Amino acid sequence: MTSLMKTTFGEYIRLLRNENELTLTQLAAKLNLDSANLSKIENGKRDFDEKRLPKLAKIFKLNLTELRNEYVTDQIGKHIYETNCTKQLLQVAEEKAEYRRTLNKSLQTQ
Amino acid sequence: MTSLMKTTFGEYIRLLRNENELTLTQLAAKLNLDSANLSKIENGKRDFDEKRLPKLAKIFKLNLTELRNEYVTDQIGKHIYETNCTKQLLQVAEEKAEYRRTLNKSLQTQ
DNA sequence: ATAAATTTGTCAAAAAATGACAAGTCTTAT
DNA sequence: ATAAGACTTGTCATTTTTTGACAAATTTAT
Repeated sequence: MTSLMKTTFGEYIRLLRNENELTLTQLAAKLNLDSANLSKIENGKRDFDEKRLPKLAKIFKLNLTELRNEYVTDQIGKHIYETNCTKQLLQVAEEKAEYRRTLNKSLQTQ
Repeated sequence: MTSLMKTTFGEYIRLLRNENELTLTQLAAKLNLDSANLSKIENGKRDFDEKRLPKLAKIFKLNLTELRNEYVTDQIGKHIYETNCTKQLLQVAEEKAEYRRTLNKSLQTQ
């Protein structure tokens, strides 16, 4: 795993866009998206739609798996933030995820 | 913090309901809910609606804050599970949550 | 001052979550 | 065996949320 950004996904997109010297309008077009809405995404006022990740990866020649990690950690980070979930509670959440995994495993054996 | 359940929230409700010897119909009525839908909630086929947490706490005389912790950890656990988020990535997610907190702080000072 | 780039507001359309109800299964008591 | 109660499943209309689209600001650079 390469180091992931400690920024929001929106800020990350803006970073990529600036590095590649694209305007909102230009990038939005490549993403099949309205430039006004891309602006909102970059400013954290809307979410980037997961189904556009492959397109985004292609545009900036990024590894899709890593980009998805960037996305997933942003989404969960947002969830943690919005619910005021402490580290202690996050530990519990992780255990519950583990529990769901075992539930799923036992389903598959049957 | 008292120990939280390593079960889904639906299973937890079922536990509470059984301990108190209520039928689905009885509990559903108290929750202003259709018994069929409560069944789905207990079986993990629908989500419990957060706005009913106060009612649920009252019915079973539970501490609302702890119940909310139970709920939040279930939701985030589900999110972790559904996105196949590893422990390593979860650590990144937590850092991003922290980043959002600092963003918010600096917004408030201005 | 002008033009391009970005931001913000609004609203209709699409998608997802919820409520409601009918019909089914399973269990238990008679 | 069957009737009654408890629970499950499927479906669909309604509500809520998310998204797409466009107009109208505001900001930035020249």
